[in-house]
Amino acid sequence: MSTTQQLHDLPAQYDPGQTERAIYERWIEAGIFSAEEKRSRRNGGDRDPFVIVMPPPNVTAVLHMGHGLNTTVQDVTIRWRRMIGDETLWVPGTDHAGIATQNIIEKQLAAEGKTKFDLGRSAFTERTVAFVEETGGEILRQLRAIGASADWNRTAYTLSPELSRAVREAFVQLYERGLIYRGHRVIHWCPRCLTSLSDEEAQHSEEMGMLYHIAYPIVGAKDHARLAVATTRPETMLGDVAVAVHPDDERYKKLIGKSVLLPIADVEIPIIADEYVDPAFGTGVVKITPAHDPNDFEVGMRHKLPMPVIMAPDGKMANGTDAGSRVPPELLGIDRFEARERIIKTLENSRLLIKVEPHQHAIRHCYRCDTVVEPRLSDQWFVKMEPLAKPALKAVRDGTIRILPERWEAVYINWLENIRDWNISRQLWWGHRIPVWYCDRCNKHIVSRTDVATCDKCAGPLRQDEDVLDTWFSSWLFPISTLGWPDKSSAALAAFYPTDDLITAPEILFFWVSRMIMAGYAFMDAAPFHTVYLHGTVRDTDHVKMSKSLGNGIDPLDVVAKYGADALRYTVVAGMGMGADLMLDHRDLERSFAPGRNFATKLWNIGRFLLVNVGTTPVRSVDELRDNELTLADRWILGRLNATILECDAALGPARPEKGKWRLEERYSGLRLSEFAEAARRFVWNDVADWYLETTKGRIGASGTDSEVARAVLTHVFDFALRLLHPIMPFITETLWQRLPFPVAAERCEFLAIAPWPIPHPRSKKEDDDMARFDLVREAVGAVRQIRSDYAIPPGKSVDAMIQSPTSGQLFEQQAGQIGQLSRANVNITGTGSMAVPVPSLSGAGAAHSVLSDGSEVIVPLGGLVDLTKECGKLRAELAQLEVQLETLSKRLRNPGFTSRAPAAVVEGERTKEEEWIKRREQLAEKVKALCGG
RNA sequence: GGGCGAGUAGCUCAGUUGGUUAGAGCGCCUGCCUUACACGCAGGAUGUCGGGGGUUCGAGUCCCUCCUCGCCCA
Repeated sequence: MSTTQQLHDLPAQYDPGQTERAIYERWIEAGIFSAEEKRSRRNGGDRDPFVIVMPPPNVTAVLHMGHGLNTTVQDVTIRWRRMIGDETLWVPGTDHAGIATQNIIEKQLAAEGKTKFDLGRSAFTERTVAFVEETGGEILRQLRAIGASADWNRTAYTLSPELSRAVREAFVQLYERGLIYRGHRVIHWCPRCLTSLSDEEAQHSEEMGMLYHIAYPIVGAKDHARLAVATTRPETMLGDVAVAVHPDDERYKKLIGKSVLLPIADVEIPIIADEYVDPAFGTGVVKITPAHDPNDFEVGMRHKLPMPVIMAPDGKMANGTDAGSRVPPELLGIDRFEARERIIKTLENSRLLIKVEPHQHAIRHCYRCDTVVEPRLSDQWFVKMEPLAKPALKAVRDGTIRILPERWEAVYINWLENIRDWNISRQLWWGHRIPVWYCDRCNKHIVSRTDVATCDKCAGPLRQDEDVLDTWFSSWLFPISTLGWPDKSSAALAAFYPTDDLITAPEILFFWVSRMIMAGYAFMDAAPFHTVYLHGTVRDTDHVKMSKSLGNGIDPLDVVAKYGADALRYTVVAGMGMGADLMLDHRDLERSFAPGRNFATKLWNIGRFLLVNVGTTPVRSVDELRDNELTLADRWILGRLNATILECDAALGPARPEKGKWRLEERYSGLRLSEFAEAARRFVWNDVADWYLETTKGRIGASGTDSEVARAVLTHVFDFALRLLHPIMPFITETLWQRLPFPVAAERCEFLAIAPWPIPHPRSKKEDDDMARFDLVREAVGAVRQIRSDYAIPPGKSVDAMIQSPTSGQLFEQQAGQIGQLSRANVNITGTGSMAVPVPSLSGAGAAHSVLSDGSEVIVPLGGLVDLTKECGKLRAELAQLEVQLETLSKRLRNPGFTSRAPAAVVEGERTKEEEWIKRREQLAEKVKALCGG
């Protein structure tokens, strides 16, 4: 095949659409994403297990950039460990998303003019099951499009029979240990979803509201005295059973024990004293509404007050339990916010509204539908958290578990130290039904692993609790339930538990991460993972979190279709510092994903160059190349490769703690994915493409040994670059790697995805020397190029260049050809070593000059082209800058405090630098003198 | 009110136990369609490291204080 044909065969731009799907299918067919228990060291195998449990997306979710980012981070980590040779397992799955899924079905029904009650519980559940079967799990298929190398054979679902069994077992065990109880108290209630919520699901937001000062007339007061009560929620006053003041508050002390007349409801309520009242807030008098405020509930309990419920579950005013007829007829059935307006109006008319002032306060909203949460008195099942939190707290404190970025550890500890019991009852139909049965005959309740029908005490009929469990009560078991728990003899549990990393967003640190840690200790007596990595959030250019409803979202599949999964992944990884948010512009995808797309194209074109020039016939192995066959450039790029491998390893690792606990030195290192990406990119682009590949252009075309050496080295460095980049850009690297010419004798893996991760192979102790020598060569090339640019010499035009070097003459003699090739110059070396004698005709006017860091001079004669004023200006500016810096440096060295107290190595380094700078200053000064007359 | 954190180039961020002339990507400016790549090449500009004070031979880095912003929890 001719060169032009081959180039035609490979277009200048990489077309991901043509290759990605096919490659993914080949990976799947080869089974390289499937983990095997018997290969795990813990099960007698010879590989360290490396396990990640995927944060299960909602079964009804569709892919958004947040998933894209989360999946990419996990996949990079998993693919890296796979290449290292670990037995990697990435467990995928979905959760049933109780509230969210039920909402969808209810919406469907509403569109049909029906409610869930028209269907009844079992028909509703059946319909939901059918819906999930039809549409559910779509997101997992979408994850494949971005390259996720999960073990799909182990795909889990929280409502599957296996995981449901785990949920029931967990409930019963905790109940038996006294850690689950039924509580009667004020909980968060969503009047739209018609269910209770946990503290975490009722999310705070600071909002501007009003503080209403209301007059409660004092009963029996001669002068019609009234007590001013401040509240933000006047609609709840109908449920007031007392007003409270602080016992030490002199203003109100003598009123304690008297009564006030509650307006509108028209009932007499006592004035009580309780330390809960903050005398400084509002008027120092607080209305007590035990059924509609958690703090008031506590006060109510202490003072044994009644607890009238004055609102229906849907947030409309109603006379509920113990309310008598407190809610007047004209307010019955009125929504709470409308009722607030009407009550204020009424109070105003009766001159009982003293004043209204703006007031900022925290309001809780339902995390699923954003409705303002209503505190409500009811019976719910709770998990007693403090005993569970203890080991979870200890684990992070003692370094069994680390959280990255480090700052989240403090947040985690702060939360666990103030842990509150977890309401796990949800008044929904979709989810795991609470495994509790009630006997109405003898009032016994039975908690059971299996369904029961009759009371074991009185043989009466039983009815099961109507409620289901919080979805998080199933997902907190994910690391154990997906591996077979409660079957403790499960091979998967033995081979893969504890897992390694947990990679997710900070939003669910409390919802999910901390609870998984508690579950790990509660049921397996071991932490579920040793590393929690909390990545940032995807935001738009205004820093607003991306979301479909705001219309600022990006569909990852769009990006994949346009630029490829690799472009998406690289952009995400490169743009995201440790824990930092990722800003993308949904209005300009091309610009947003340019870093990834451009780099993919660059890789592709290096591949094109290589395939056309190196060809497909096998190359020599770099291991068998003799040192004297290698050029300086060869040694340099091999050295750069070694350094890059070390940089990548340092950015990524260590993968796990050595003896079960993180040592402080390593605790917060690793998983610097953006640093890893940048190190690999710099090597490929700035070292291989910009320099090394250019040096091979003259060599490969020729025939003979040197051509073979260049072919071998170029192929080798590109091979290893592809390996380093594969975790980030799996598709394009696999595509190119499959086409590389390999050494004849080399053992070939079938896939790059399972090819060994590079390890550094320093060729000699002189490597650092070689690196410095080639850096000087590059500096010389840069000097000529700069002169060319300064004088606008067309790229096609060759120039003459002289290098005059007191110390590196030999190097430049050897590298003259190389320097000339890279700078399009005919390079001559004048005067070397002690023989260095300036050549007058070159050092005078009519030439452009540059002084290198070691004092060598690069001179480009340009005749009439040279602008002497410009040259002198340039040199003088450079000299002036150097003198300023040198003065600072010398001052430091003259300071006895510095020389006596700074470490010797630092002082020595500064001395060396001073010598170099002085040398360079002399060179520059001489130059200025010769050229500009002093 | 309590806790955590951030403020470094126009933007997004690195900056390891204090020690080169503070870096990268994107963007910007100039010149180039140089036979792998214009999604590119070569060259270039850009910072009172939020303000103030302190410790130190030496502070972007440590301490104090103030300002601004963000997150979590009451």
